[in-house]
Amino acid sequence: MSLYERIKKKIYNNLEEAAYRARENGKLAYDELPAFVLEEPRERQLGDLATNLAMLLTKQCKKAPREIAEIILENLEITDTWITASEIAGPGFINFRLDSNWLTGVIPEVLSQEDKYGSVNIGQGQKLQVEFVSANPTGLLHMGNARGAALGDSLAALLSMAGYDVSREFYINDAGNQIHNFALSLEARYLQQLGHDVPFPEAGYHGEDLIETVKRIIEQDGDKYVTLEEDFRRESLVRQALEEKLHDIKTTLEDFGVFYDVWFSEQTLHESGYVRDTTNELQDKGYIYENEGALWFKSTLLGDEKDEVIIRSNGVPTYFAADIAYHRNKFHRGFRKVINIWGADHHGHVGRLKGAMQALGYNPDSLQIILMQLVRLIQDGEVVKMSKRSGQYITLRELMDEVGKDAARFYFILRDPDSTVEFDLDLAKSQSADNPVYYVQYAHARLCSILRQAKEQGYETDIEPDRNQLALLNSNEEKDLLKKIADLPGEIAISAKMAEPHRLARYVLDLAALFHTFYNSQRVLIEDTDLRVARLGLIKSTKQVLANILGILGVSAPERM
RNA sequence: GCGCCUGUAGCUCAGCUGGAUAGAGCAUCUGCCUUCUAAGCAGGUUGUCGCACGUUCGAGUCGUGCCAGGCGCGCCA
Repeated sequence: MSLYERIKKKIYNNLEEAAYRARENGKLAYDELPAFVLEEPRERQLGDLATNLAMLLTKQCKKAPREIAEIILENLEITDTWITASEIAGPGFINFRLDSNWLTGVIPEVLSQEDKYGSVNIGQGQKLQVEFVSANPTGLLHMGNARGAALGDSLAALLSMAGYDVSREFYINDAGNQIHNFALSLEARYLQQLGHDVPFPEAGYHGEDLIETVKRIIEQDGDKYVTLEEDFRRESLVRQALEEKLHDIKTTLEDFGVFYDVWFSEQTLHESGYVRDTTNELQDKGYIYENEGALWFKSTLLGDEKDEVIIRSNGVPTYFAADIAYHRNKFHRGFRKVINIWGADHHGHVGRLKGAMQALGYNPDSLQIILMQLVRLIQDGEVVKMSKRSGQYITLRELMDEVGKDAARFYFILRDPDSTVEFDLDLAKSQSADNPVYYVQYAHARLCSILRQAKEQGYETDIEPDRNQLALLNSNEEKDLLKKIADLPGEIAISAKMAEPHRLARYVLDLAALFHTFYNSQRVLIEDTDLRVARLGLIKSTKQVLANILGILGVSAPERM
């Protein structure tokens, strides 16, 4: 637990005790102590910490909030809390002022924990999986995938910082109908390239990249598939195309800073009989019935609106069947918690899949599905319908080429997954210099520059400031910076708990702003040795925290800009 | 028609289990570089938090009903 959390917890506990004591001595009458908060007030002038405890007790105690606050203060023990003053303010807040050195202890913590600073252990080493992107290997990665990649990767990093044993996984949809369509599309392109006049399938994939793919196949193997039997021809083309597409997806994601632990093939679930086994288990448990030659899953038994076909009347399992098997497999592999990042267009599927997990005996809450609203592409002021089938989309590769990895990742991670993002590539290009990511990176580069200059000027930068030196950090700018730094473990905890990495993007922006303010008001490289040592400690801590968070967000922390 | 998401400053968006005077960036206006990076800082301007009721000490936050936009409601994935 960090220093900041320890102090807060101590005061929190003392407040609880004060309330209990007041009940014992008859000053307050209530049944249950409400869940109150102890947090920093909005305005610095109000104090260092504030609680709403008194206001929450009004109903039960039938007293005015300020009167209750009075009673609590009378019963509050303040030794070892750093509290130097308390006052009742506004509608009934209790504000505390703390000894001005209460925060400086965070500096030695950051300097000793280095890249571990900010870690919390709410995960307790539990195995957790984040599955994200899982784009169909029938085309290139687009903007929606970019958002999913930025979100999923940062979430995974955040959760490992919060003490989970995290695995990143990509589910390869290399089976089913779409692969059949993919095969037909490839076949048509292949034959067309070789001069045959064949129609392009209605439901085919129109992307230009497919033509490139068959061109490469022709370069290598010529026209040898033309005379092959249809099935063999399609299979050969698909096998090569899939390999190429997957390789492309993998390297594109790696360039985007995303590395997976596991690439999981849907096909293997069919081949191993796992899909069939899973279906049988559902059948044994009474969740399957037959209608019009197909097998249906009784989702309605588990609160869903309609039942769902799991095995078609032609005997072929649906995507849903494979998905159930896949998620059953995840739990078999020992993951205690499984998080999926899906596009909002799949939300109808959430209830059914959770229902299926429940039917199989798993806790449906162990499967968390984060729905991310779609990215809408704007061109010439118009919304463009993006789809792999139409071939109309901006690729992740183009995005990186145009605006850069850091700006692109920050752009997405700054936003709540629930918000619909409009993306205008031309606008993004023209505004890429205004991207807030540079504001943060600039802060990091500035910090590095100070440390460089310190060395050039012959100052020792590795000495750790002692308690007396740290006590010199008492300006508002320094204290604000210290508070923000001290806040990090709590910020990690709540972001992880809520699975919302975008909070950290906000945090790091705030931290950069506080540093820039400090930078413009006070100098680090000064004659006064004690103050200089203390400030060097402060800026080394700031730099460490910036780097830690940027690392989670997958954004680089440059030494110079 | 039903379900889910969204509606906050001119634009893009934050706002934790309800809390004090609703915030940030961009844009715009005014100052600040002979001192550690001006990709910066300080300050000004900008709001019926979609609308209306309700719940309570207190609502951007919770409830209900409307309005607007997005997505979904296949033996597609």
